[in-house]
Amino acid sequence: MRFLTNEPIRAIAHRPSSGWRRRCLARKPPPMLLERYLESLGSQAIARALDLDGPRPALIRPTQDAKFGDFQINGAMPLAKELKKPPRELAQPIAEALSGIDAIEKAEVAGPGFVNIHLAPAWIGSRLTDALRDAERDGVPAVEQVSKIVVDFSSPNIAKQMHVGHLRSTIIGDAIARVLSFMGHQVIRDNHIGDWGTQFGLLIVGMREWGDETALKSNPIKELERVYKLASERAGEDEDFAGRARAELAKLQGGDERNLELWRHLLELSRGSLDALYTELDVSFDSWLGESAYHDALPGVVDDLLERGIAREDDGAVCIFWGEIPGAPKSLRKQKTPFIIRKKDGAFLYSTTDIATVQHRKRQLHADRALYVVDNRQALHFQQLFAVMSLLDADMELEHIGFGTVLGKDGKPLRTRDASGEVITLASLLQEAKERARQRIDEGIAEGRLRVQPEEIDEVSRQVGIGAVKYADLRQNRLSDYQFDWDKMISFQGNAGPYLQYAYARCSSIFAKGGLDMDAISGSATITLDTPAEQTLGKHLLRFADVVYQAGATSQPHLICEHVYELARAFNGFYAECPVLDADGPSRESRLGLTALTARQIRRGLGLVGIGVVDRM
RNA sequence: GCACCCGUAGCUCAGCUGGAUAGAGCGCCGGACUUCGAAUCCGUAGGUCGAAGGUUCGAAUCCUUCCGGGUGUGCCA
Repeated sequence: MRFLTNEPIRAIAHRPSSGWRRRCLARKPPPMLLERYLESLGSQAIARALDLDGPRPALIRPTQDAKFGDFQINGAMPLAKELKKPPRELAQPIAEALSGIDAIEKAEVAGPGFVNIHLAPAWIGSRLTDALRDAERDGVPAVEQVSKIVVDFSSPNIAKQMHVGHLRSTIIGDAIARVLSFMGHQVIRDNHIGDWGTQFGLLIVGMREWGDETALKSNPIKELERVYKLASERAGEDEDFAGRARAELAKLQGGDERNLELWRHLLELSRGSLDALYTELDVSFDSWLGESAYHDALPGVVDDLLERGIAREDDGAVCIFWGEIPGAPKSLRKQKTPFIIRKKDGAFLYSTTDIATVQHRKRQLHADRALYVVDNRQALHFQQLFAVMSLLDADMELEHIGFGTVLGKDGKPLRTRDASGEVITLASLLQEAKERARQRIDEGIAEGRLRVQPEEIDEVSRQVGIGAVKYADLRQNRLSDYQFDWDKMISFQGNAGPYLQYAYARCSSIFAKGGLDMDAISGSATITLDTPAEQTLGKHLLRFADVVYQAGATSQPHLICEHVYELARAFNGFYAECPVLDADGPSRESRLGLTALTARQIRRGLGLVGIGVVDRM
């Protein structure tokens, strides 16, 4: 498992290192993404206008303010020194070189030497019409080079309840897997469950001592946790008990049939509870290769590292000392902490299992990359793991997708078990979310504002409640710490999940009211952008593919959340200003097309981060 | 000790591959439901981007130092 046991969750807030950023940027997006296209237009224009021997970066950036147009070329200013001319003087011919391109309505020099680009509404309209026709991909190109990528996420410990802390790995990992998969990569979602560690010795002894078969059947994880708690407390104060637990673990790992049978039983029961949670969250896995799956490979891993002279024995344990390895990363060399791969009692560790896991992913699965969606606190572990794999020539791209810690409302790390004994389990969080959503819906129906049919209430409560929880987490930079707050987590107003779902329901409602079919409109409508509100909406729609690619390249689902939020805002603005059903002729058709594309993009965008939509709410 | 991370509006957070006047939500104050759904929209107020230097035509963003906070680090995962 990838969560620390019996430890409060502690605060850490990592930002990507510059190396991390560089790697993300090095991965090239395919052609025809908007910014990439403009960048190429811009750099050609620079070379042509200034009569340079080769292309220079145009440094295309979206403008901060619509009054500066849609994009700006910043590339003239860095050339000023080299060419010994004032930047505005360089910008002028660049702007002129951009005339006559159908994507660009006008390009003009501004400020100290920017070239502001205003996209042509007709060109935007035609691209949006293309996207509207593309029911399969909504205009998002598939990657040219497909990678096989393992996403290792969620990874709960079998014996314990999932609490709010586990939510992050589960939904961030799920979102990343969905995005990469949509981009066209071959994704393997792997749940590396903790099913083989020290806790099973305690559980085996504990179950035989205090186990309650009836309780185990009705709520397996709760019962396992109760027993585990008792056993782990007892082990702390009773050396004889602890010894028995270690012995039972050794027997289990040695293949003792009686212990294996109990182990399988516990596993199966836990698995049932986990499945229920994953179903609720709409998260699935391709494999559940937990720690136990790699057990047989561990001795070989250690022997191999010893033979190669990478590891050596010290005080009975087998360790890798970074200071003794010439090619090791500098920060590890300085740190002097060894990577221990076998304890002095002969047992293997998390580190050993992880090495075997990478080898399996390379040799058996032939994966190109593996992403580990795991709490930031384990950054050092992964740094060491990746360094070992590089010494072993694993030839795989390995990346730790860290995320911040869950904090309590007081800003301090949230404990899985605090003094008052209060535990926020994932199950209770989701239940509360659904109940609050339902209460809100009941109020709305009573006041005559909402149009939810009685038979739809359960499903709508679920989508709204769970969606709110997921969005609250996913909408922020995953590296930031996460402050848990019921009200914020289950917020129904402002930048929150229901806002986006509501915008979708509004789109849907227009089609329902007009007795129209969204798919039929998608196949026939031509989008033109006449009013400012339509243009604003259209420009947001145009950015979707770029956002998906950037989210995929940097493993940052919050970029998609942000985009969908901005899109919903733009749509609500359009909705307030532009009648759709009452518009005339081509304008009506175009607005229906815009509405359909907006609906699809909201649905697709939310779908990429694992959040559902409903037609009425 | 060593390594890593964080400090942006009253609160919660974006922005950090350097680019123009630092953006959202919540909260506050004020408007908009006879008009495709008010879980909505429009507007006002609110900031020496922890501090000081440096690099640069240009710094919230890069570098250095300092202040404040956090995490990891020899036999858990």
